[in-house]
Amino acid sequence: MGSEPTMLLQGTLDLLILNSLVAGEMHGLGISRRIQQITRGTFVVKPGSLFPALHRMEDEGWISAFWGDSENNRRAKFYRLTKAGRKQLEVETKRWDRISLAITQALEAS
Amino acid sequence: MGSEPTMLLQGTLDLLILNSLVAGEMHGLGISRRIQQITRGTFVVKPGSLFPALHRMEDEGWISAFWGDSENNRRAKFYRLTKAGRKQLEVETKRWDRISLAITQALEAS
DNA sequence: GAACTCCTATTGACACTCTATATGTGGATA
DNA sequence: TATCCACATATAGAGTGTCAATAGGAGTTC
Repeated sequence: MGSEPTMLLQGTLDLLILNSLVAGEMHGLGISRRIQQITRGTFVVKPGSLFPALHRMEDEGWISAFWGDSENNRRAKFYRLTKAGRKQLEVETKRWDRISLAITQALEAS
Repeated sequence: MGSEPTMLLQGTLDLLILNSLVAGEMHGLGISRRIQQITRGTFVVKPGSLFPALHRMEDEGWISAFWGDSENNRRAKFYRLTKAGRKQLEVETKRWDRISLAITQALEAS
């Protein structure tokens, strides 16, 4: 599947992407950088993971895309949270809390 | 892939199995029940997920298996943590802590 | 105009989990 | 003793998500 430092938990990528877009619209690599930053390097999302996820999420209607210019004057596709995306972020955040708690407690019970 | 209540995060199943075996040797369905119990019903591991995982982990050398009789006097395959399994549990626990912390902090930063 | 960086994108492989199904056996009940 | 249910292991087949590797266009710099 992939070697240690990069490997993500299934479903976690969406959550991180949605969450990073709360700060405002961003282009793909910007999102990638933000995730790396905000998780202090724990998660490194490479293009082969990022773009399929973005396209999938656009299909789901959680994010919308439009072309624009990046900070460096390059053409870039920007992504923005939709209303449904905000809702989804809420759903997935709750899901994460529930799962995270369950596992942590399970591990402590030893 | 699967609907909400049961769905696991990738890589989490191994961790839960290893952890449940700390309590002592157990047969397959026993492990399944214990996971459900210890996570308060958050995770329900069905046979189709459990057994492939057990076989995989046996191949990896993290658990060892032997036939015996269950509480109900039925033939059952019991699993036990190996030394390598204990080590792996430690590794995966650390991994979980790291990931869990990173995501939680990322979510809080909004 | 050559080299370099930024940015999006795709492909092919692979691992994990899920649903569904199969098989065998012990115990209970009629 | 025939039937049925619960226990227990097992596999097939499908779907999905992530990864490594790679490609290519478009500015920027020298």
